[in-house]
Amino acid sequence: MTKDPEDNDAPPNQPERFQQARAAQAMAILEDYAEMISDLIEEMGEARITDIASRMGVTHPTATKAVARLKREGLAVSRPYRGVFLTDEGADLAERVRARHRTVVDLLVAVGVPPETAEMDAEGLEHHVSETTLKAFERYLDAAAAK
Amino acid sequence: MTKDPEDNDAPPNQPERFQQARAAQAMAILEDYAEMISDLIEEMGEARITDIASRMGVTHPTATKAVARLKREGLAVSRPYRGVFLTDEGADLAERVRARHRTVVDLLVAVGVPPETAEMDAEGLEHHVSETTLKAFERYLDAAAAK
DNA sequence: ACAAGAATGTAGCCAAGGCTTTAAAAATAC
DNA sequence: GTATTTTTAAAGCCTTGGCTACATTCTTGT
Ligand SMILES: [Mn+2]
Ligand SMILES: [Mn+2]
Ligand SMILES: [Mn+2]
Ligand SMILES: [Mn+2]
Repeated sequence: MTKDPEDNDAPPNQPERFQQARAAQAMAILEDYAEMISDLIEEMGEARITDIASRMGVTHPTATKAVARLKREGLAVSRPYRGVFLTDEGADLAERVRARHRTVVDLLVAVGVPPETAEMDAEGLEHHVSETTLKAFERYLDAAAAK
Repeated sequence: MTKDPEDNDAPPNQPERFQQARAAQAMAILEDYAEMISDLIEEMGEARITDIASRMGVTHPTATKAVARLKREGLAVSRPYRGVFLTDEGADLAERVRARHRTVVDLLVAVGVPPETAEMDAEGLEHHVSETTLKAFERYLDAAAAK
């Protein structure tokens, strides 16, 4: 069943696929923290390091580092011992991420995934859903709604 | 619109969701390399470091490190200057990963995502699809096939 | 007002996964 | 059979994202 070593069935864009997946992953933490900070400000009026850390399931120094990266990238601002706030750009990102998260969960449920599981999986999946795919999901959900 | 700081709308299992996403991500590279090594052996009779690297879109020292980790985890074996081979466990993983990858692509396409985009996104998405979700995808595809 | 507790900051460790550079070995061409 | 090219190996650097341990600063209760 082994083929001739000469031929090569690999899709020519395979490296790009992996590179794309790695790029998406590099954004994932930024996205989750931005969304979380936005959630906390909405729910509790401010986003404190302790709360961010506890909801993300990490220790507080890890949360501090992530916030430092958000600040470095111009997505958040904060001063020592005060809460964390999002810049306009950060708030914008958070909003897009939140909407995408919802769409992903909705699509999973629409396709038969149990809601609990949908929420679980969406947390990782969302970061790899491209604009094109997101649009397709929305069309599918619209069509299903207008059933 | 700001709520009372007392209350807390966060789902109680939110930390677990993020931890689960991180755990899935930690497996992602192992999974992709196992699948790739399996592909190369099928297509070309052997999996050489150079070919692994070029298909993964990384430099060869990076591929060497990844293979070292696969070996450390008992998924692959290799000797200097010979190709890389999968253990039974590694081959098993590769087969599951390959099947899951196909299912994810198929579901995306079934839901209206263009095939090219489906292939792109699946490379990242697949690693976050749980068993439960995968089963749901299969049921959906079966139902659609028997439309 | 101040002591105790909670929150935050800081330093430093680790593993993973990228990279470049240099060296050795193998394969190929002549 | 030797020289050149290709492949592999090895060393070492960097960033990210986890962690623990310790120090500092707020906040709160009395
Ligand atoms: Mn997420
Ligand atoms: Mn999310
Ligand atoms: Mn993949
Ligand atoms: Mn794959």
